[in-house]
Amino acid sequence: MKVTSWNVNSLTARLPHVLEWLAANPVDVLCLQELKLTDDKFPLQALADAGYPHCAVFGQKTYNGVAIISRTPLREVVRNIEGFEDEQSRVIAATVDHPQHGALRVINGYFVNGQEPGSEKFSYKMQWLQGLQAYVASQLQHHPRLVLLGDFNIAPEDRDSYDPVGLADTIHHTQEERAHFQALLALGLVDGFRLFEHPEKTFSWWDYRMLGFQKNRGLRIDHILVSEALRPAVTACAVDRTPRKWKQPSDHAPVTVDL
DNA sequence: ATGTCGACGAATCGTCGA
Repeated sequence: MKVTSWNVNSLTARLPHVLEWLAANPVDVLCLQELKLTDDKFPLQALADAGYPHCAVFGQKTYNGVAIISRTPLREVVRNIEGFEDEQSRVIAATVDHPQHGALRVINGYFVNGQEPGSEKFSYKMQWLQGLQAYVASQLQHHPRLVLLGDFNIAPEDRDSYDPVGLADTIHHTQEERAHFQALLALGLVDGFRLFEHPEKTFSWWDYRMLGFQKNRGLRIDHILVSEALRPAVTACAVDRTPRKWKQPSDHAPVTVDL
């Protein structure tokens, strides 16, 4: 069973890429972030035609917005973080029923960017992460087979950044953010990507500016964390750089786990 | 500081967020 996370930076702009990618990579579940559209604009028909008739959507105009797109039915959909009031559409959870693999709880998040340490947005990021942590802890109690995935906006370690020295203590790289990432792991999750060998400097995001992708000036900020119960079932987890090379790409590449 | 995008409003560019 394959589950993918992809920040598409506007589904309106990226729908052709999503459809092309799905045609070449017929994963079971695709989790999207940064839809930048309202629910009424979500392309349900195009995705159904592509073989994904089951969608849980939590949209927002201009900013944020997340969705879970599935070949098989979704149930128990929860929008945003239980117990954390938030005006922004950043989290959607659902249980995926799969005929061979059984039920899987999926929590898809577009984590707060945080802009700059010390800013108001950064303190919102910290509060949001605290709320998420409590929520995931609770979800794990009810759903031992769980994945937490999405655009975390955190580079967990120095090796997840193209310039860990020059960017030390800047956004995505701070100790506070990294401590929150570790706290999520401490709930009983493991970074799927690190279960396998990868080339050095494997990233999931590259700035549009300054030829970031061409120079591989990137960060690994898109993650798939899997619960301990699922860990033995994980056979692969990788970033697909291919669509980042297409014309008018998202600045993020999709990450897929096989379990 | 910032060379790129995408969305938005009220433009046909300036601003914001990433």
